[in-house]
Amino acid sequence: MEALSARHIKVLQAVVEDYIHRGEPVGSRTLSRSPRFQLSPATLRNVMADLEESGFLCQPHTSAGRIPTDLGFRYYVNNLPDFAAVSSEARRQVKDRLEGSSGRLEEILQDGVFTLAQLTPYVGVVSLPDFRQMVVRHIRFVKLHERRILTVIVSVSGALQNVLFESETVLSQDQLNRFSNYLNALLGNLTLSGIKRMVLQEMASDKQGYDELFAQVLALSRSFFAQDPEQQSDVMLDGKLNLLEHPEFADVERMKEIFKTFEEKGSILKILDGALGGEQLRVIIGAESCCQEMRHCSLVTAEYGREGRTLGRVGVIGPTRMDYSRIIPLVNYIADAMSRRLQK
Amino acid sequence: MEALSARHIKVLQAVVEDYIHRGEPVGSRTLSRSPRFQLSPATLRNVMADLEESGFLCQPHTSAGRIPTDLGFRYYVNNLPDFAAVSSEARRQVKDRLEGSSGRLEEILQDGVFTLAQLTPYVGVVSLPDFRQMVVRHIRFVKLHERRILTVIVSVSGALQNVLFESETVLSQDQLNRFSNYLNALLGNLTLSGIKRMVLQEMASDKQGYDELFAQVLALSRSFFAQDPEQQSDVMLDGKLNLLEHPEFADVERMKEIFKTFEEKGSILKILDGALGGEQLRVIIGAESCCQEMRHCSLVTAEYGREGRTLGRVGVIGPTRMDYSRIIPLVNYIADAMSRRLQK
DNA sequence: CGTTAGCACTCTTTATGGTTGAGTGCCAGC
DNA sequence: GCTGGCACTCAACCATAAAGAGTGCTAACG
Repeated sequence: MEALSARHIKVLQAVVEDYIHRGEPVGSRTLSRSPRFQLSPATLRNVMADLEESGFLCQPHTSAGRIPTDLGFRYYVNNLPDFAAVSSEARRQVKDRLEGSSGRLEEILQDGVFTLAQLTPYVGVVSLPDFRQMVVRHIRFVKLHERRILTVIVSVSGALQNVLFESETVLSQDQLNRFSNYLNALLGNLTLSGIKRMVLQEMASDKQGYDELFAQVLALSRSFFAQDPEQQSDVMLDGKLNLLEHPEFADVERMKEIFKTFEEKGSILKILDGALGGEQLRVIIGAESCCQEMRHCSLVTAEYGREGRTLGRVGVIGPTRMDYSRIIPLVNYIADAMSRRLQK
Repeated sequence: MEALSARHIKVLQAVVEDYIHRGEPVGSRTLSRSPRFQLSPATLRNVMADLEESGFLCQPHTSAGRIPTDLGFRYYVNNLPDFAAVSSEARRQVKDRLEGSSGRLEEILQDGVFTLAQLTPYVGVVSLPDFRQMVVRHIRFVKLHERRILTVIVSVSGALQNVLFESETVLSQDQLNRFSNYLNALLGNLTLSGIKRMVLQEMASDKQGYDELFAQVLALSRSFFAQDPEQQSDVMLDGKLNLLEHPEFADVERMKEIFKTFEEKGSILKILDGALGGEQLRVIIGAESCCQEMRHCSLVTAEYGREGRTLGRVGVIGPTRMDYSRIIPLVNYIADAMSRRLQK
């Protein structure tokens, strides 16, 4: 498998592009008819045979045209000749949607995946930040019933979370208000797990002479953290039905498999945040995800965040035969738009 | 179409049951082999021909067996010979799941549909009560940022709702706490829309000499209601993928159609709560739903509620070829279990 | 008169085989 | 190194045939 010649590369690109747009194995005849080549089918056949030997192309069966392998797509993506500009229509839609949202993190994320599902024939996907790692702006306790307490937590990035727990003693709403105020005054750029650490430390040190209020807040916090907030992180999907339009998922079995994977979310999350702290943009092609069920899918994702902090990744899931040159800029654009929106 | 003889009824039941369990058109031969008939195929053919003429059976094509029409299923369901008892295993699962839940309405509903999706090969469905019609137990305002306020509303049945809105003036959390306390003291068996009505009335009457606090609460409430809580009612589904196991949805087109309908939720909701204040148990078979996309589906639903008040309906969606004799008691059982859980 | 056996008929399903067309690999010649 | 030619392969398509399941109708039986 020596280095590819300029011609090999050109042919590979042509095959990939043709396959992306027509969805059918591409033969030497088709290729030679394209104005970008002045070569006979026979010559192209030789080149394609080379590319097959190197693992960039393969044949579904003898006497069919070639289709790109994961490796072929990978080479194509890594050497993309040119990206399609994000259409003004798309820009408008992103803008409208995001500006209309309330500023709540969850809503912004939802708008992001929604727009992706609208603008592409693929599935929009976004990973929610781990709530425990987000900087808390505000905590409020609300008495529901007896010892049952609702905690409302707001993060600086606008995430909103409700957590229910039981306190050890019955407390009045007035007391809870005082606790809330006290805790909020204490809060300064701490994450939820930071707060937890602090609470545990203070309790361990077991100093006497705390003022009464602090001791009570500590006790309440402990009951709160005892009930560890369940959902650590999560993904949101939109436009699952888009996939049904693609011929590669016409097979019921394959579709069932993918939809099951979507349902579980765990594996999607693993693929998304797999090597977190990764690249701004990431393209995962077919089997590269190391997820058996996703071997026919590609993911294009980009980081979104706030003030330099990465919060998660947003992007699309589609068949490996995906229009990368259009999708990559679009995903970048939306991730960027979301980050800007979060800044506000 | 005269009245059906005992024999006709017996044959109809046999056809329906056989079709439910085997999923294939049932012919006179098959039927005559069943020990419940001592009749020759020819005789049964005559009977079946009658039933077809009356609209209870039909043939997918000449020289195929008969399958029940919607009308056939309807007759069968209305005259169900016997219900299968809810298995002890099922009872256990329902109990475990519901007792483990926190008591929040949403969680109880989710557990209900989840269990249905586990226990049946169909889709669990539940309609959420219209929040504005629920009796409010508790309201709390939380200051998020400047004029941005989060309202936490808890209903007596344990539903929890967050509503964001902007107040006209900047208020401190302390002020909001006072408002919350004031409003909660005022609350007595009022629904959200009841409160709205009251607020509007008071504002209209425009009396002078209100105490200061009351006037402020009124103003705040008005800003709140100006931003009419969006989601009026909703449905939750679980186990959509179950449908993929049924041969009647092997066709990709039909499946797509149904999944699209699920996505929208509106039409499901319409079917569910269509004639609200309806029967405790309701079975809707195929085209009876008057929803084009659901013409191949049946719904079995039952009311759930609290203290005599109906909150919504819970049940399953499946193919018209559904195991009614097992599903009907099960849906009843779960609706009952949910209502009991809500009582607590 | 209800029931049954027989029979011709219909229609789906499955298998079979031939044909077509797209595409390949290889080779010889330019 | 490129190209044209040729034999070969294989999926897709179509027509035809045979099998199988089930029907409707009719005539005969108790």
